[in-house]
Amino acid sequence: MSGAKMDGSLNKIGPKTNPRISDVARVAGVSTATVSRVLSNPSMVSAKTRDHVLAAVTETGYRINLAARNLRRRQSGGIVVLVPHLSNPFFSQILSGIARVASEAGLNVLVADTREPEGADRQIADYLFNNRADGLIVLDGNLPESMFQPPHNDRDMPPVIFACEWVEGHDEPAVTIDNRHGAALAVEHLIALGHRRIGHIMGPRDNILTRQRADGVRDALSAAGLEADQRWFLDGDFTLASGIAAAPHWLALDERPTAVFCSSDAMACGFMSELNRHGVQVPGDVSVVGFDDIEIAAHFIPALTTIRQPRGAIGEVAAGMLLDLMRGPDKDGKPAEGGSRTLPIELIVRNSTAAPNPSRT
Amino acid sequence: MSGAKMDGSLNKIGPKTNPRISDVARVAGVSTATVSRVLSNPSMVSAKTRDHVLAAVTETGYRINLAARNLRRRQSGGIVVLVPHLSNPFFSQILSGIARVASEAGLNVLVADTREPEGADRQIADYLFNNRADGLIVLDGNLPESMFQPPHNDRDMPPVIFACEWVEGHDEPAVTIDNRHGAALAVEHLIALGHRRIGHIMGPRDNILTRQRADGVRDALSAAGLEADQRWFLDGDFTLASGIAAAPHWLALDERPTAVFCSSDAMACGFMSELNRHGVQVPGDVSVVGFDDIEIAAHFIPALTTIRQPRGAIGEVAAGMLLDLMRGPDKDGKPAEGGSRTLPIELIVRNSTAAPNPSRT
DNA sequence: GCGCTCAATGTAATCGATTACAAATACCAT
DNA sequence: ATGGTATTTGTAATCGATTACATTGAGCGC
Repeated sequence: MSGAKMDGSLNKIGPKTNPRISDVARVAGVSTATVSRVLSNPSMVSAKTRDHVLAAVTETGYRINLAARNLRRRQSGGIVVLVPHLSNPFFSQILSGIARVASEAGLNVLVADTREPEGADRQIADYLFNNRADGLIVLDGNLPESMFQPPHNDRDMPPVIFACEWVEGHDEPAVTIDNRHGAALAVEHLIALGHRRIGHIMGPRDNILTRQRADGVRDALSAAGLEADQRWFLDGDFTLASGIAAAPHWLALDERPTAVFCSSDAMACGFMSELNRHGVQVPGDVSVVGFDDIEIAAHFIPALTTIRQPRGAIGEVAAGMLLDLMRGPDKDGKPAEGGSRTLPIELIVRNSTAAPNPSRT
Repeated sequence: MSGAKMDGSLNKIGPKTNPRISDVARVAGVSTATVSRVLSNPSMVSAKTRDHVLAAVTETGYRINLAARNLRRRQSGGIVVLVPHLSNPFFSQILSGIARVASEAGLNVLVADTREPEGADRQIADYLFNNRADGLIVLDGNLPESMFQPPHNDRDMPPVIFACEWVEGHDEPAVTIDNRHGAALAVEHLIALGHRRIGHIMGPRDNILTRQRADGVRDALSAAGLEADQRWFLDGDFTLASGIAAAPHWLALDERPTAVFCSSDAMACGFMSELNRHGVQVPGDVSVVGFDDIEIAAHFIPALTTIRQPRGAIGEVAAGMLLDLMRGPDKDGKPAEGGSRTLPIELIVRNSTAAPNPSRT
């Protein structure tokens, strides 16, 4: 009687605690070391034992405890992605690309919005130096330089990859596109249509992409012997709202450009939307080109001519490079590729561009 | 001389290992237990020692090792969010709301796309039962029932909150809006404008939101004594592409509705975009109402009349409820609020709706 | 059969924090 | 002074996997 009771309470009704590696080891008749090796370095174990262990794993329903592994391996098991404005649809595809390769490697992906008002800086430093991340992908080129110096003297920092944007003066590897060339492509398209007065809605003043794309605009204009009138370069910040804000400035110009190249699709949409409210037709009265090729671009009214960035690929490549860096210098001493990569872009012609209306030229 | 050298090599150039809790303890002249208490339960420690410890923390630049804490506390320090289609801009604001309250609580947020082709099911189960998450927010109501039963008998599962959508037959708490009422609001608006033939582009057939919103449409129609012609209920799946696909079906109808209520803004945009390609004017030839109020809605051409969902709030409330659940039954035995919550919605009237054109009615 | 190498496995220390329990101290009422 | 309670702090076990090192045994050349 008391024996049965003891038996029951000890073996069957035990507090349903998850199986540990030692449970698997017991079932398989091996040591915990062997189980661990089967799970993370199978080639070290003979095929026969491996099968036993695997069988024991499924029998017990064992799932590894990541906190324990991470503690022992002195890692965090995650990477963080620093995004300016999480709600910007431009980033979603990049994130999805990152997530694809990271999850393949068993890594968690943490996303932090660098423009959140709530003490963003402190929080990001937290991610950086709080053992939360084994690696970092930065999509925001306007972070303070200081953020990449550890606050306490010689603490080590996880590897960093920049993507899309980057902080100048840093030699961290980056995954980018040729922004200057992309902008030139857009403007060349407008020139080919016959436009002679071409405006440009720019990104934020202090942004690296803004400068590069504006340079591309000037390249194309001067190659065609056209003037780059400074009054036709309007301010923006990549957001839809700033495209709206640019419209009245364009409307107020003495001699309006017959075409406008916007440094982001969001601005192009905002710009066209506001022009429409004022009765200005695209492309009848003005042609508009965007940059990015976000999903809505193809379905805006009119469908937006734009420069396509391979956003999924950017994310995948960035994550892949980060993984290389995290694995550290290869066994052969090969320093794990320090280089940056530039991915190809493409001009997508849709309905927002046309030859200039002769009556208004 | 040699003393100076020893000093230097021993103290300064030591292998730059991060400080541990014991280093802080030594500097502060207390035990590790006390340091730990200052960090996670300050009220247990006298003010004087607390100050000493805090000073030692900043002096050493100590940062807690989360893997160690998580291991000891038997938690993972994160929550996962299950999203259908990460790239859908509808979700970004919800995620941002979730992230806001989660990061306040020091929790990582992991996002998984349930519609990724790559063995999504296995991966999600991994998140669920692999000690990766202390809690779960599900934004996808079409997950297989089985996903919420642990595969191995009595393993315990983290608490779950549904948001927006939910799986029927489950009694997990949910954060939702009144979809039926929202749809009714939209249709009532159209009726008030004078429309008598009103169509509806629906979400996926097996989706709970689809059914509720379709019911709302019928409510409003029958309250006005109007017919709910089944041929005017067109299929869709919430995506922009499906809105495009619905357009030819609407065009092919014998007696076209003069107004269409779309069950998502994305579909409304796609629908309008495709109508535009066919020379159909909105709202001149047909009025369109959306649902969600995503960012582009206000700036589409024409600006879209829609039902606004408080997306940030949905995320925040869901995360808050999840935190309550994770903290478990309160000390007083109060079972941590099992209830669901319904957040308010709002009709936003813009330019995509107008009175029906008399010449076509 | 001897000694050697190599492969497969086991033993036990370790990662760094948390917390049950114990010990010390202070304060108070009797 | 004595015992009792409340507060503060310390000691040491513990969370669950990984891995350096030790051990065993098989295979092989002579």
